[in-house]
Amino acid sequence: MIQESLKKQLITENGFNWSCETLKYVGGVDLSFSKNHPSIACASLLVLDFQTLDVVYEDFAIVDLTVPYVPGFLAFREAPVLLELIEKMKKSAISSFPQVLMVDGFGLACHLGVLADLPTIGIGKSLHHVDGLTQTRVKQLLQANEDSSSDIIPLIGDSGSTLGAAMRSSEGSSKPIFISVGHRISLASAIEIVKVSCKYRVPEPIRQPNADIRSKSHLRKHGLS
DNA sequence: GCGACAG
DNA sequence: ATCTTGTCGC
Repeated sequence: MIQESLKKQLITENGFNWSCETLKYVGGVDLSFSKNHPSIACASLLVLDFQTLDVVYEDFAIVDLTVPYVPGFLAFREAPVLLELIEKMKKSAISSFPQVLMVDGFGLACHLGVLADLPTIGIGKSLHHVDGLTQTRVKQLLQANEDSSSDIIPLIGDSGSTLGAAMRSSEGSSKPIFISVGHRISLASAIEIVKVSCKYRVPEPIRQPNADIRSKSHLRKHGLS
């Protein structure tokens, strides 16, 4: 199976020579779907200056997706076009090529990280039910941890492995975000980077593409939308 | 009681 | 993904 083959190549420890202090460019990828035509999407890759959270690079691609969305197999639908955008930027030798990439979805982050050979962090706005993880279980853990110092709890599956962490990025928010172990990065480092890049609930590298594409497609709603 | 499940 | 509902801030 392709997923198992890729899993063997997954590295869950830091494989980079920079630290949070020297991290300069953090990327984000996302797909935004057309309301009218469900198979048409705008894929985006953008890069933020980690210190200022300003967007320093952006690229888009309009695609017609033929692979359907199947829970657990998101990467087969979304990874190809995202990989294209990454390769294109890499080929262009643009100086702001990201040192780490944020990706929507747990498995997609791992999948894309291995294929692009890039450190990736998975960001989830909702929980992917896998390995015995449930919404209620996470809620209970966060509830129990409410008085404690940390707003971050590890997500440990039935298999005993740590798949990521749930983090309440805004005070009092009942909806946490989910940070997954990606590729070539440790969960601890991933959490640090996400914390710093959170202006709102969703970290900027993931939030910005949505806002940007919105305006872009709104601007060109005459042609495609 | 129904439906649960990244995007 | 998108939609809906609820809460809060403008």
